[in-house]
Amino acid sequence: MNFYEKIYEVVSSIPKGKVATYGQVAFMAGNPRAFRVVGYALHKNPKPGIIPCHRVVNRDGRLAPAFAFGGENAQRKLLLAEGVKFLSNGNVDMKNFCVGGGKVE
DNA sequence: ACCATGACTCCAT
DNA sequence: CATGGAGCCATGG
Repeated sequence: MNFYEKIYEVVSSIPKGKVATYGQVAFMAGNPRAFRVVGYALHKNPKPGIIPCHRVVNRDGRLAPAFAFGGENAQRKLLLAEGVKFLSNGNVDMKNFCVGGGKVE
């Protein structure tokens, strides 16, 4: 579906060293309420290696509970490699790494 | 077209 | 603060 394509495109468009929430991706995809579909699309991940799913986190900036790359640990490592820092609680530093600076526009 | 599912999110308890 | 239930959207059977 074009929607999925859009999602992949948006996710692939996430700048390195930054992360985006499902809601953010959904919004950029054209449907601010399709965050569910975003997760669904990424879950299927028809284009492994092309879609940096590790840059997509939930609203809390926390990693997906069922990450498929090898565990949340792997995602954390990937993000750290991108330059993304994590908080003591294990959440991504959305305030400085979430697309848009984590500000609600 | 309807029902069921899902890496989500929000509200209530 | 943690858990549970309901809402919303697109896809698949």
